[in-house]
Amino acid sequence: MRHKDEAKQDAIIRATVKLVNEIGFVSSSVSKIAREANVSPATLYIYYENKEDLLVSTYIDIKRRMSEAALEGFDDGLPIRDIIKRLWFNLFRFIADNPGDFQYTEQFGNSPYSSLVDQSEVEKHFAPLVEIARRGIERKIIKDVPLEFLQIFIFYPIFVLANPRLCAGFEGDEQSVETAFDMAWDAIKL
Amino acid sequence: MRHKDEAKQDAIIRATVKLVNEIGFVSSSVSKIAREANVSPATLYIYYENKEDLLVSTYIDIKRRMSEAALEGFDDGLPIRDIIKRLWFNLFRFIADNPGDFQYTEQFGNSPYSSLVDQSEVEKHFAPLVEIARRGIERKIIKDVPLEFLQIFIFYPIFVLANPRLCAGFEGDEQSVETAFDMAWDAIKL
Amino acid sequence: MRHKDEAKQDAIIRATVKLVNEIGFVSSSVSKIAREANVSPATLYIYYENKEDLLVSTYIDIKRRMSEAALEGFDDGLPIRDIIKRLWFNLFRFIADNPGDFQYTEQFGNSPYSSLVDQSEVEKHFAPLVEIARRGIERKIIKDVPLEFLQIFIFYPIFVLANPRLCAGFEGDEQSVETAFDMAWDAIKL
Amino acid sequence: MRHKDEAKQDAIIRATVKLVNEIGFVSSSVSKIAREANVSPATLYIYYENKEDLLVSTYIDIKRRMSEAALEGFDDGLPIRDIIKRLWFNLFRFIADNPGDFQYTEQFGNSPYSSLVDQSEVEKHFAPLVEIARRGIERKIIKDVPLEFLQIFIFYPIFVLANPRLCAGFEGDEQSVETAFDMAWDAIKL
DNA sequence: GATGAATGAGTGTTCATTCAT
DNA sequence: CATGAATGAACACTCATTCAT
Repeated sequence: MRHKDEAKQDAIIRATVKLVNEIGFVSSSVSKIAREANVSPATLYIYYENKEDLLVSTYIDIKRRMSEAALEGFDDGLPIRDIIKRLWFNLFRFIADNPGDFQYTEQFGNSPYSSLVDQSEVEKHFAPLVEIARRGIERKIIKDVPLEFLQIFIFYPIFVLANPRLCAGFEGDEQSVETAFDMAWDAIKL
Repeated sequence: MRHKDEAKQDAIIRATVKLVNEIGFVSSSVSKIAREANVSPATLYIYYENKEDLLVSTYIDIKRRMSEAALEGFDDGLPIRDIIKRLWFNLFRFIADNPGDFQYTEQFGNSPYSSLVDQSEVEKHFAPLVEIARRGIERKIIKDVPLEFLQIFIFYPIFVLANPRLCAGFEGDEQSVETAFDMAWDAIKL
Repeated sequence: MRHKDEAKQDAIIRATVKLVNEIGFVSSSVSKIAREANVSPATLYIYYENKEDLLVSTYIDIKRRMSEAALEGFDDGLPIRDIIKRLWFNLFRFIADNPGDFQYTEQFGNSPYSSLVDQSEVEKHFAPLVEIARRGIERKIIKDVPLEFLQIFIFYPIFVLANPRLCAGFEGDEQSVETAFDMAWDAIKL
Repeated sequence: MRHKDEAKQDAIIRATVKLVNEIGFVSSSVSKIAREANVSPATLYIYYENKEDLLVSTYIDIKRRMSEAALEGFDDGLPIRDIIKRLWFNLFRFIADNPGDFQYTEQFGNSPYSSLVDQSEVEKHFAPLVEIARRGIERKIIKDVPLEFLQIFIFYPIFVLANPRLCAGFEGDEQSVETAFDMAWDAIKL
């Protein structure tokens, strides 16, 4: 028997991300993805149960890599501001280095498939940060507001800035990222 | 396009918004929208060039009403912080009163149709605010950062908070909105 | 607007019966039926909800016409043997005149769609006969056995004889039909 | 074809019969049969030329065992009625003991594959019975009608009665089988 | 202006079969 | 001998759009 061709699976994932970025989630049909990956539509069903499985798996995989990158060098001992700043820059770096992957997650989040993913499962990777936020509130460094509010002012500005659809002009240079971080920090700091 | 039967056109728009909210952008086919509006699919093509035209027009229409609501009671003479705070609360009121309309714009923004809209056309309604921002920077009340940065910390937090998909728990009570505004203001103020 | 083309609906039904007879139920796909009827596959869905609806409707229609034919000239006042004999000949005449229709019902009965039809709904047309059977038993003309047994020896021989797949050689001439009826009557008479 | 691993071939046949009974002829795909038999789809093509060959072979195999069972204890010396009655009860016993095998033949008989089987090949097992029929006619015990007519009134009632789709209520108890046989005998006896 | 009928092109998915190991 | 990977062709069905009235 033949053995599963990992190059083929990779090609499918790459084709998926590429197509979703180019023509959007809705138009990215199974047959188009298959053609892009130089594979028969039927082959795709060897590697994934169905379209949903393909899209969700790809999403979860990217999110995992993204959170790993975000938490890289996480050091509990540093001052809270430094921890968050590190996260902020890590995320920017990841998005700058993998714009396609990032854009895929953005598109996925607004697709009907989004509701199939247990969001808490994805967010659990950020558990250490939740701990940090709590500590910051306790020590009166961070405003005593619901966690969602903190998330909104820390994470979403990053995503908006990095999303070329929403911020076409933004280049992501070191200086601008620093500026944006200062604003975010001002929003949440006490 | 202007046509005789405005009631019919209204029915089509209402049906579009309703369906998109109920079953999503992807599943909202022309014939379903027509059925919901008690109209023939062919009739729809009398009022709109094609599906794209229908969806885009509906989007622009909502955005127009939204910016009108946001700028209601705009008073150039007030302190900058008060102007922005008024805007902030106006937006919340509109979203709370027209959740379907708001959700439509969110869905639209992430659909492939989004790129067909000249975003500057939509944003021109906020021209007075741009003026205010510029004045705030000049008077050293607001940080001297690109306009996009200010927008990100003022507008996006509102949209995120109001989007039930992103912030399921948020109720939009007066107190929470005030808290969120304080954070936003801290982000942009000098 | 165009009005529904009855010729088109007829063409679809005829194509369905023809194809099922020629290539069987399984191979009779929607697109093949559409092609045979000189119609787009999509058109078929204007006249029928789905494939199941098409096949079941066609079946029920044929069964209705068949039972009408079978009961033609039904006269409660005649001797029981004459009533049944008349039915027997009526059925043969219908099958001989509409071999395709008959074969369709045979194929349908063994298709997976068969279970979707409420069989009692189809058999209710034969209610008068059930009454006759009951009377025959009462008057000690017919054997006192379950109704199914009577049905088996009256109806099924007809279907088998008329089915070219099962009885290729049988021509259905008057004399043979008479002979077969005599056997059936001997089976059920007391 | 004869091959080394007869256990494997047996597993394939059993899986075929089981699946056809559970999910029907149409849904019984090669890969599902292979999975049920714990075998690769490719393996199946070592034992059988193609799907058709598999299904037809399985059918012929069952028919062979069925006719063997039917003719068990066949004794040329007995009275004709007793010979046929014995056959009648033998068949019922086989069907009651092997409902899956019987149902498979019923399904097969109405599938498009049915036409691929030389029916005379299957019926040759019943050659002794044909001889008996001929003798019965000669001795004026049985009606002088075409052989098919006799077959119809002897065999088909059995199949109908035993087919749960056609006779859901029938239990196959000794008494009922006896009753049915009496009817059949009345039909063919002079 | 308004309509329901009509359609070719597309959807996600499964199929019987063959390939390479 | 035996396998799982691989596939083109087909499946039932829906789509945005146009046609004829």
